[in-house]
Amino acid sequence: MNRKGTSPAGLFSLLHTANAVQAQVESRLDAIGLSLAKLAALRALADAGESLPLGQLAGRLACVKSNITQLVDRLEADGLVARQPDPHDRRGRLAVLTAAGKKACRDGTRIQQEAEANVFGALTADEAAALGALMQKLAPRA
Amino acid sequence: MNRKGTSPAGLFSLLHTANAVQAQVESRLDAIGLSLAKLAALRALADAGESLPLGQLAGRLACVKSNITQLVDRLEADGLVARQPDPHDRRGRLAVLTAAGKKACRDGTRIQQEAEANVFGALTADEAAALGALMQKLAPRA
DNA sequence: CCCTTTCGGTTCATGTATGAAGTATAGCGC
DNA sequence: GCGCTATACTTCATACATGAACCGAAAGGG
Repeated sequence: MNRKGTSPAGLFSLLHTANAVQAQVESRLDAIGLSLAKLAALRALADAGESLPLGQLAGRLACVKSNITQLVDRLEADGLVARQPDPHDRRGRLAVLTAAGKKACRDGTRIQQEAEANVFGALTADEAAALGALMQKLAPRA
Repeated sequence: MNRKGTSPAGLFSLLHTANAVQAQVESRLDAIGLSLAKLAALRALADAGESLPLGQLAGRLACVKSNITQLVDRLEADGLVARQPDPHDRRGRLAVLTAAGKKACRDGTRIQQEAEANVFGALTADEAAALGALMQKLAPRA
């Protein structure tokens, strides 16, 4: 009867593990001054061909627009992206990757993949597949 | 060839699912003005017999002390806990559950368990067990 | 064409988390 | 008992996330 609080496969187990894994990866990204949030934004831009209106960036990162305003502020301060006027819509602003931003994206992606391989390397291929399936099942439309 | 970015059982899958599940539970707790952070603190106090020095609370919640200072500030503003001087150490302050805090803890715990059952109800018992095992394996000493 | 609505971004208030620095007290060695 | 170090908490700066309120610009109806 060793059940003191945290249930076996419960909420806290999931959240704790996610936090621990995230912290692991972030600590490595820290070496090049990136966070996962920043890297995700850089990757979204790179995947979209170097630039996106801020609202679409918010869409891709699945977060609210005010978050993007701040995140891009920080990325701009880091010199990794720049805001440019949107030629097709005078309301809009484009976030554009700078040269440094492209490099940071490449480096950060490499580091992230290494860290990820490291963490998930504890799992067999079957286990990794099972994990993916479980995540799918828990989060409607992930 | 539908692999556009997110790898099958990767980091983002885990983090996204954890976030989604957390948001699900938090949205229900919101009905009684609690967050998971606040509930976790209340539960830690309840489990410890109604009161704890702030530092120990930080230990139990696995976070830094400055976070507890602020969290207890908010709980105090909500009237759920009170700070009391520690009779054994003039440096210390005890966080003590108020009557309202005890009630909020009971209600919040019930809501959290319902929400949790709801979310994890999508899994069979075997799947839940497998999830627990995977989380264990990913997070050293969770 | 103007008016209203809608859309894109920013700003502000707030919650949660971290880490560095500061203050007060405790406790130890001598 | 003095002084040094370690501990308990707070404060401040920062990062990341949300939602509400706001403004300038686009777009549609009359």
